[in-house]
Amino acid sequence: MAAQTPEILTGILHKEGLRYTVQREAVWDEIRQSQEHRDAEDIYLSLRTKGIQVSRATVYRTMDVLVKNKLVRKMDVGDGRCRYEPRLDDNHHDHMICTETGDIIEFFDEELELLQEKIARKHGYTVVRHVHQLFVKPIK
Amino acid sequence: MAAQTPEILTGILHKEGLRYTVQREAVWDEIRQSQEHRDAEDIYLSLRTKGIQVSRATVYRTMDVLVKNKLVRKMDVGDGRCRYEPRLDDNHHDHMICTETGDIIEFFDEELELLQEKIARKHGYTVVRHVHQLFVKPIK
DNA sequence: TTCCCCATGAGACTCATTCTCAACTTGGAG
DNA sequence: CTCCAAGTTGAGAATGAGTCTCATGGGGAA
Repeated sequence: MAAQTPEILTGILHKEGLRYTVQREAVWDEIRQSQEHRDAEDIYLSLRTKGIQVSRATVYRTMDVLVKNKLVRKMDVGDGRCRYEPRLDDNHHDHMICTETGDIIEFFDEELELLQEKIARKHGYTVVRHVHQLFVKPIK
Repeated sequence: MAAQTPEILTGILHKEGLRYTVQREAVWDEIRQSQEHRDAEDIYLSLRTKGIQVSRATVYRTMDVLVKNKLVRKMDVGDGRCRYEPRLDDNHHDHMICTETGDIIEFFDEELELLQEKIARKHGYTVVRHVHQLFVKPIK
């Protein structure tokens, strides 16, 4: 899996009819290697700190491409800034946000997934995507 | 239930140490009587159209009070504008958003609620609140 | 190499929401 | 009923994430 990562981006760009550029590569490298859920500004500053020339606009533009091609997941936590996370090992999950520490914990529950689809069906729909966030606090 | 609505607002304001004003009453009346999920600008314009003198700032400020006191629910649909809905008859529910028409359908599922709490517990947490939106499309 | 286009960056712009602060109300005290 | 301290309001400025513009720069097919 790790062996093919370098080509993932070029493959996507080719498929989309887009060009390979150092900026796109840099943005992808940055988000790819992080385990956290980061916002655009964070990624931008991190790249600049490393001395990589890139603009905010390019970070946003590249993220759109990555999100569209499912290399990255975009999530709106409701605090005004969207977060991005890599999804190389494509295991779907939702998030739990600790209201006391801000920690973001990932979770996945098969039963929950099935239940959602069942509910949508009941109303004559099928689920395209969903947003599911549990704002939680630790049991003392 | 309908009989006590006039006093609901004054009770909340008193509890919060806030004053009763025509603007707060007007905003509450406006959101209270609507069945839709409306945004702040919509409520502001609706009041102005009715000839009621109120400012955008006051609409936002009043909404905060109403949300804090559970008279109104605030939801972030992810399109940049938050929607508000009255919750007089306090029946909790989540939302399904049709990706083709933008329609918002409410739903509630007991099993889903229990499942969420069960998942949080498994991680040592308890659910404070949650955001659950199903973006759906009609089954043709 | 050449050359056509796509991509980039700096900064202007958008738009929902928040903030500022002078002027206005409210409601309890007297 | 009147007064007045303190809370409220409104107009518009400010904020901040994200988008757009357009002149300049850089891929890559031939």
